[in-house]
Amino acid sequence: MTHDPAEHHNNPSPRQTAPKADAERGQPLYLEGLNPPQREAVLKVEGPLLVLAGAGTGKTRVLTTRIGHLIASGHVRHPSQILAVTFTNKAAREMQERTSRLLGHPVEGLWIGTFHAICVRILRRNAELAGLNSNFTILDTDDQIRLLKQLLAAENIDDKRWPARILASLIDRWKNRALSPEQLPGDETQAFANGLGGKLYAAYQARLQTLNACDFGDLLLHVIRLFQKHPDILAQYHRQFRYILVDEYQDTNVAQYLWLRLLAQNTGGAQPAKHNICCVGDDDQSIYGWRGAEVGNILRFSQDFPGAEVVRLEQNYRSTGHILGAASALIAANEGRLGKTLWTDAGNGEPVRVSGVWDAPEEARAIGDEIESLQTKGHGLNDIAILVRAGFQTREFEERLITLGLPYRVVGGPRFYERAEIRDAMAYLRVIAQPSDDLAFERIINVPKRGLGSAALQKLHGVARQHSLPLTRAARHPDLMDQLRPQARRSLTGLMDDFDRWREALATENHAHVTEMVLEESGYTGMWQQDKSPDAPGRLDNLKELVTAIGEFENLAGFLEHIALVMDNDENDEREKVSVMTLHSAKGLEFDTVFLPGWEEGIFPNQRSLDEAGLKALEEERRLAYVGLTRARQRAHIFFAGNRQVFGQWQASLPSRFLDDLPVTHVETDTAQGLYGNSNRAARGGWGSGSWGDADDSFADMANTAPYEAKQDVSYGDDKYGPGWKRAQSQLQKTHKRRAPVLTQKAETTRTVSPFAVGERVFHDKFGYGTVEDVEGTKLLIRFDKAGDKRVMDQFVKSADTV
DNA sequence: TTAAAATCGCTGGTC
DNA sequence: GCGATTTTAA
Repeated sequence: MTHDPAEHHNNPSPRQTAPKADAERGQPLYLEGLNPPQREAVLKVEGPLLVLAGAGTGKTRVLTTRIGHLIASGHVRHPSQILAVTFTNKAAREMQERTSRLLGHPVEGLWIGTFHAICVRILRRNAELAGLNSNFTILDTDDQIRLLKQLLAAENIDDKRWPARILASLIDRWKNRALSPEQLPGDETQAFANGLGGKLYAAYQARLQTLNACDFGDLLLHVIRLFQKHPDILAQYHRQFRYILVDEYQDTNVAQYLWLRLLAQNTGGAQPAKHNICCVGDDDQSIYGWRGAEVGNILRFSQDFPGAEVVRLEQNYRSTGHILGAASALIAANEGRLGKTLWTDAGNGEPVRVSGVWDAPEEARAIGDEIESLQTKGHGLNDIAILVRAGFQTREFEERLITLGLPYRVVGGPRFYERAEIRDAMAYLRVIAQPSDDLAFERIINVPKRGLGSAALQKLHGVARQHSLPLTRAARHPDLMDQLRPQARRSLTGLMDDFDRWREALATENHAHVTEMVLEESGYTGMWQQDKSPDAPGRLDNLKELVTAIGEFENLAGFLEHIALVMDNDENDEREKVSVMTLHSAKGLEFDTVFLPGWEEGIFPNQRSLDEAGLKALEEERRLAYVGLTRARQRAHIFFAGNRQVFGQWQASLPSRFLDDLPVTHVETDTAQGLYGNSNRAARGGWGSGSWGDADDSFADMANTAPYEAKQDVSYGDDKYGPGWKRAQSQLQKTHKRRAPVLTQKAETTRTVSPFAVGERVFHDKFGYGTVEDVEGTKLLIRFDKAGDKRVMDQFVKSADTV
């Protein structure tokens, strides 16, 4: 997916070449085609180095070339002396692959991975020192929340008023700051449930310990404590890691920063102290503050690592001049930047386009149409992306793309292992691998239904607590047997016997085969076979896929770890598709054409962020806008809608303040749709004001009898300053107040009864044949033969016998 | 204990 | 406007 921009522009030759010295120039081939700062970033291997890499300046190329250089030039005796840390598995994979490609052979032994994956590796080796068994379980957010719910219940705290996931995010934030329960500042322990926050955090940690489990935050914290308490172990890693590389340094949180400092700051001893740490990042692309990232880390780098050098990569190989111009002006409105000036020698290209539309559906229609027209002009769908601020916005585009028959992918949708059936199957395996995994056991004790409901579970918990036993042990306890009804008793001992048998089978048989056996004998697959719901077959397919995936691992434990830390949706479908995703998940990617819908106050900048963190959040939102714009190679097209449904309610919206920051010289209003008519932003002193005045024509179809006469009551054109948003916005507000009823009228005059009847056979371009299950006005619930149940507007289906 | 009905609350997201 | 969760009825 991600392409190295430099690959397209300044180094067309294949790079499979082995790194032998170019005799004539006396330098390794892999340095060819690097610009001077890039080269410096690769060659400066000793001492701390910060590489400030602007968007599209060849950051990944520098990182991989640097690793290749360390290996090829003999700076390290073995790749395992290099530690390369990333934030995502994808980035780690990409770096591994590209380093191998650069060197011409697979690189083995390199320590490359996410912070968490590397921590697990260190922690498994030294688990006892952290009070864990080396086969500890890694809990995901789901497990975490269920555990916290139990703790809240135990403390008699109303989880309506104090929801478990709020506590979870609180604990998460503490862990991001590397704070253990006893280190919490006094006032922060008060943060939850009238002062019980700190106590609950401590209880949670204690519970994790007894469960032999870690959450994601713990992985880092345990390793930090380990290093702090056992200098000998830290020294061992100091000896091993001669060179440390960090990707996306601007995204590190306090815990990750401490972790890196411990590893990078070899404080002496027999070995000479060296801080060979190279951090690559871009303060302008710091968009994870809400997740605990500290931009301060990158801003402070030179103080933290004395003698640090800073290299700036500023030549952009990705975007056109207009796109860079607009993006640079936008980000310049932020304060507290390290400062970079991106430039390109690739020419100006097309200006960034900005279009105002009436409402969200029209926005989707406009983008859909434009994609179709790009497609007819021969543009590949893979090179087109729609980047939204928030996940829920993807829906309107999905619907539109489906009706247009344009294939698309939603990046960052629900993941394979987040599906219920996968988590259920995993729970079985977890109990087999680790009988004390109470959370897993609880999940499947009555799945499929075996008559062990809440009553039985409560008794089980009682006995377990009384005797301090894991649930699976308590399940055999005579005390419990006395309490349960015969039926439940039989059912529970049967299940326990099953687990014993499966555990034995695992010792002798292939683990993939055992998995199949477990799913079959537990009645789990049977449960889905019985299930009449249309997604049941899909779930069975997923289970099959799970078994296949397990087969690819050496053992069950290896698989369980993989799924917790690494597994993501692998797209094996090769077809060309439009990408739809959030701005956050677009970071690091690039596309020829980028659509940026929803640039409206409240949505972007996001109101919730602003409420939480004020100006700091506004700057982060602006960086997000910057990230969005700089994803585009050739074309960026921004949209804002005047009306949008929020939680099912129509609401008027105002153009985003970020539009103010876009300089006139790099932006063009969308005249193609006639939205702006003869208005010209430069001449009229603010395209926003002009745009709505001329809106009548284009919205004529929506506003049948629009009582809207903007031209009469809006006077402008004498504005000498830049975009006159403030005024435009106040006009818009008036406008919307009067326009709102028009929508209602429209809804009332629209046909409300569908020509289709329940039971009728229909055909849909995308979903194929199906039967109408329900009719609600013009909306149909259709049970498709292949695609399952969908809600579809009747206009998108035809009667089956007319096809 | 289970299934249907009603209510709630949300929608920035990696590991 | 939807899905998850909780409440209610059987």
